[in-house]
Amino acid sequence: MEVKPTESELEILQVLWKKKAGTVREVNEQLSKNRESEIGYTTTLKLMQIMFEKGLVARDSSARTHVYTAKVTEESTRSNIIEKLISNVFNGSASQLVMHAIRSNKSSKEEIELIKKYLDQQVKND
Amino acid sequence: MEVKPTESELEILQVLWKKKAGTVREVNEQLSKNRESEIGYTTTLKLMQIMFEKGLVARDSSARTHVYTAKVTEESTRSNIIEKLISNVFNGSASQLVMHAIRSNKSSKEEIELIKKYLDQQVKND
DNA sequence: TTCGTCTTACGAAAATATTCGTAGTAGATA
DNA sequence: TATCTACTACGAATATTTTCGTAAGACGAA
Repeated sequence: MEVKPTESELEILQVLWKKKAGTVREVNEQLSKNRESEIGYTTTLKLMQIMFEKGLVARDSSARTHVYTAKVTEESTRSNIIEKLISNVFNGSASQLVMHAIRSNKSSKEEIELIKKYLDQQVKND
Repeated sequence: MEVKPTESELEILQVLWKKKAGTVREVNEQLSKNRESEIGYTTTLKLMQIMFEKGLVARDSSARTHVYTAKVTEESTRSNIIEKLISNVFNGSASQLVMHAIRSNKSSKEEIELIKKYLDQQVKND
């Protein structure tokens, strides 16, 4: 089973997924922007080192400044989170999650149309 | 802002939502069933006391054995979790979450039809 | 009444997650 | 070369969450 990232680790993964690759410095700056208060450089460093040990990220340490990349995909991580959410909070029913998501997020007409198109495809491919 | 329950607290809330009301003993037995290993009685007790302090549950302490009820609704808790998920993990796009949920959960044709009906209603009510 | 059982309250240990200080060093620069 | 800056590694403090042991009291049964 894949390792489950903590909240902070997930934050870092977001950055890496978007940037494809990044140094500790770069990730740290992005995290600091996201939050209201700055985060220490060594804090980010430590987190990324832990993530490396866990296998959540890979790194190129050939240069002095290491370059990190996500080793788990955004896709699979999203899946894991959703699976857990459905089974823990929505009694195993995906449709409950979906309907709730649409309701609580006040999706636009365009978004709803997008989803309907997607659903049609799903039925056809059955 | 409403308090965010921890994982364990969420587990307890699930039980209370389903049972409407419950004693520590009852909740503890249910939790033990859900997990592979037993959980100590006082562990559950402590958690529920903390939840009481946080305002996540209410309790009737008129009898010796207190009876707990959830003070936050399943509905609002689900909303909070989804909101956070969408903004943190799905770049703020509900449709991405929805499509991902359908995909990763391999919903049945019936479930998909259910969702489509729901979407139609949403559009009409715009 | 006396004892055994169940309950709550409380404190604290254990586990996990987050934060940062310090030391050591490579590389750039004066 | 001497110094300054940026980087990694590491240990440890702090915060949070989960776990449980112990004490004290209520209640019922013998």
